Amino acid sequence: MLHLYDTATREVRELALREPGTVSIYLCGPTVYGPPHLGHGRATLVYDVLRRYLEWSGLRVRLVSNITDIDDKIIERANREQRPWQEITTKCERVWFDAMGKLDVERPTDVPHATEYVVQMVDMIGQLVEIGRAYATDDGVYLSVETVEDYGLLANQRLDDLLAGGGEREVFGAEHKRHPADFALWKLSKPGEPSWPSPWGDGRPGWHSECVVMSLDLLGEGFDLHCGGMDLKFPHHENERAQAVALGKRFANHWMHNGFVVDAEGEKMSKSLGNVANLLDLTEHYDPRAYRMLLLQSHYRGPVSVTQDNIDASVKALAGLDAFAARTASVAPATADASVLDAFRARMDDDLDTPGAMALLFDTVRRANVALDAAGDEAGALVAAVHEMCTAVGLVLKGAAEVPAEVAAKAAALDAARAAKDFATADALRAELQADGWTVETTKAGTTLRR
RNA sequence: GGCGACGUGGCCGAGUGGUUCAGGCAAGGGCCUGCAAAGCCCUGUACAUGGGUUCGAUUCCCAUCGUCGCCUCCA
Repeated sequence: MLHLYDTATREVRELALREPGTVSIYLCGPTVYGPPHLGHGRATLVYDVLRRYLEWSGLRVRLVSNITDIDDKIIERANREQRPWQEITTKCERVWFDAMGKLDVERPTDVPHATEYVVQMVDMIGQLVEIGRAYATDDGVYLSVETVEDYGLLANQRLDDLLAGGGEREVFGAEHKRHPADFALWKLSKPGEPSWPSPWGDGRPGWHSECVVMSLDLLGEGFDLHCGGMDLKFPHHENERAQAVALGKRFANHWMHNGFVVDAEGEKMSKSLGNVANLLDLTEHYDPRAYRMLLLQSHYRGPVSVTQDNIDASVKALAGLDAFAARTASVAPATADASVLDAFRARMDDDLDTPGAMALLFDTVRRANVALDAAGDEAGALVAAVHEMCTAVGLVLKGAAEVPAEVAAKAAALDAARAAKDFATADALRAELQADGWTVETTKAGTTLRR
């Protein structure tokens, strides 16, 4: 069974399932106010690999991933551009799923929107106020973190230490709050801002409430896994958890966080630094599979630097796998080699050791090629194992391509010329095909073409 | 100030107390090929620095240097 690092306990431990055979996962989705960046891509790819692996393992996965479609940044942009905020959220969400589609990221089983859950959020906030864990001020409602005994669990910091540093930083809303770390559950709206009714006045929910309400509604108490990027660990996930704990609810059983995308200098890439490399650019200029490959060859918890060289290397690695897929397209179906798949599972189950799994994949490809060269019997099982592993991590290999008739005719002419030892004609035909963008492989068995 | 991560061969990137061991990319040599491509084989005395523990450390401990992250924008 899968073992994963748990941020809450700071150890790799078995992912215990509340319900045998089914995995319930909550993934913090995007705030839709701009184009997705590389970090978004990493997070969704990491959890897509996780999801596919679990499904490949025979488990039923329910993956809930929200869309935050009401937020200060959305309002700011709407004001700046003098557009209705819904226009921005609708468009950004479409762009988001388009990009995810290009990356072969499966759509979550559930995609709840914050704006669909405002009534439930108001209800939850009301309960928190009622039991004295939250309080209203003249600008909103805040959760009192001092009433949450283990606040700071995910951040691995005590409440005092959380506030010790950061010298010059201003504490947001300090004048209204009882404790500097208290966070907004409800923000009263200014005139002209989107708002919903509440007992404390018209306003909008704070960022951290939606995930609590939606995860508990769709997945229920004590769901298996809550995940997202490292930067969500604190304050977002800490504050989600604080609300659930304050309500006396069992929340996520296991917490998983992926590492950052960093730039060439090793610094975190984020919107606030202004060095955003856009995910849309990446999928436009490169084979989108290259990003998945790059991430698979790194561990999900470490930093990854997405550079030209790294992407190029992944593209090349992929080309080798594609060539293998083309070469083996006609290999008779066989049962996948069990020892290879066992080794694969062992690596994946060890905190999603995808680099180890990829090493095994490449080794298996090489072994299969050797077997094919020798016309050995074991080739089929190895080929099948390669395809199984690719499926498990969501890698789609491009085998022999669909070839237009006139191109196929050229390939046939090329074979005929070679058979007739008319190498000048053969070379000319090959050059033509290559100039047309085809990868041409002439073998004794005939010419194969790939894009 | 508090908490944490990391420094590996030309590059990327895993991993481990002790004969060969990742893997990918790149490079050199060879086999195959009409020539290529693809594939296969071989090659390169890596583990930030200084101590310590040990029969033995890249792997454990301590220190130093360096890089980075979080401490209410953030995947």
